[in-house]
Amino acid sequence: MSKVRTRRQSASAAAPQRARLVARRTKPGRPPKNSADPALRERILDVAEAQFSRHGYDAVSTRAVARAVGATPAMIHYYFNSKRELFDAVFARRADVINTERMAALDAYAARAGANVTVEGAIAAFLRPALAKFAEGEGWRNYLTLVAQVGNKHEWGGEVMTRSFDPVIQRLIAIIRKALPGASDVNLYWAYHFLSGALLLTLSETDRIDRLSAGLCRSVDIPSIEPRMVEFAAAGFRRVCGAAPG
Amino acid sequence: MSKVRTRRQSASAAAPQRARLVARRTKPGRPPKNSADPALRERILDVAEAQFSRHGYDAVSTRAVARAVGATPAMIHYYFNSKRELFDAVFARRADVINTERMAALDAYAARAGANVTVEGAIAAFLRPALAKFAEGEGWRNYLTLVAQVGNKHEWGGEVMTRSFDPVIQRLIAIIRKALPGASDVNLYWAYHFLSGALLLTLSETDRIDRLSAGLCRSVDIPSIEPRMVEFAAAGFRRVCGAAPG
DNA sequence: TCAATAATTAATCAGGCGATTGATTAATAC
DNA sequence: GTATTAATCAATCGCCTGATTAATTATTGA
Repeated sequence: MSKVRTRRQSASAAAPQRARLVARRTKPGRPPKNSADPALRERILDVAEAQFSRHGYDAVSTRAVARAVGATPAMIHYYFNSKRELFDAVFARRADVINTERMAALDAYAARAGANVTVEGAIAAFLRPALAKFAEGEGWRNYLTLVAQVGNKHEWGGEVMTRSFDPVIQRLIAIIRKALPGASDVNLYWAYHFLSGALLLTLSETDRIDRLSAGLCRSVDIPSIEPRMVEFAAAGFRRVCGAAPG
Repeated sequence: MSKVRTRRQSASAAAPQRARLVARRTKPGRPPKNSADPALRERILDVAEAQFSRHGYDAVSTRAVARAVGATPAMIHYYFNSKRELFDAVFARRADVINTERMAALDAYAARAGANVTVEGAIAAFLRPALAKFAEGEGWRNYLTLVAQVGNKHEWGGEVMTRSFDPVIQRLIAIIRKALPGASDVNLYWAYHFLSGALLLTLSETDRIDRLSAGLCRSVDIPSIEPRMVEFAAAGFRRVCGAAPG
């Protein structure tokens, strides 16, 4: 990691302007090895992930991330080069993990079920890794909330999602296609689209359903959600794709 | 509309700084009546709606809105008081229209169907106004995209949605409850949540499905979407709410 | 030992932001 | 005809933003 760049130096330099309000931790220079704080890079990713997921990309400033992590803005420029690259790093960090897991779950299901694949089984295999991670802890919950937010965003949201998740989705559809012979691709894609919307809204953690149901349903209650989402989507797939109901 | 506020005046005033790059339209002062541009207020709402829906609240500056509309930032302060109030005005402008229409459609359906209400009928009545408006033209499309974006947003997104749309949703659920006697509220609310996610993603106009399906499905193709979404959701409701399939 | 390199801070740059004021001009009300 | 009110612009305030540099310090490797 080295930076070379040449440019002018202002040379004005008047007014040293000290008077620091909140105690900065160290003096300039590389910190001694036992001054704690290993893996600052990772901590930056953690708080960026949390802030992006809570407030959205545009509402988060790199300075706010730096402040929350107890570092200077320059450290973010040092490890990542720009705000956008910081975001991409956040997004990429967990993408491989979950993609690998999902693909493995789908493959395992397809192998296990053989010719007896069902829509329910395929959808469950597709959803379980994501929902399990969501339930697992704060880091993954923040990440998936972020994914959900990006999924509904214009600009570069679409590309990012496509690049990251399309292969797994195509695998899911291929398996469902075997369970619903005769289903047209158009119908399969639309049905997946609806499932995707249901999943994204569920992961997005607005307290929408909590309010709507006056507390009867809780948006973080994965054990309640998973079987219902599987059944809802499977029934929808069957109907839209023209299979006999039941 | 009057403004009273007292504060200091800087009195520095040096450097008049002219040299305007893009020709400003008029001199200061109220424009003469036939100088075109009636209803500037409405035009501000239009471009704010378009920009908010395309880039999201945080990525849009009031200055950018002013620029696009050919006015000064002060005009936005004049008609609306702050960025947030501008947003609220955008959101509120069409909310009543669509809410009234949706509620009327649900009432009409309930009256028409009497004791023979079906899940399909209720969902169709709920969806049709929104999807029809979406297909109708750019203004409504922008608005509904904005709604979808807000629906997946944290911060104040949840409240805004709740305040605007809960009554209609409760009416929908009440009708479906009649079509599915014995369904528990928990199941009804979760099923609605999934339907809501499918709708929001569809309205959000990311070109997600277009890419995924390699152009086979088009996200703006309402005539294709409507019957499929109705069937998908109705089948899901039946299944989750424990009715016999079919 | 000493040069290279890694990790940090302070300071700054140029520009954008939301908001507000005061002056200015036309329309309207009395 | 004059006072009030409506609608506009130019100018600015104070603050925040992303990005970058130079200096500084510790570690590492030859």
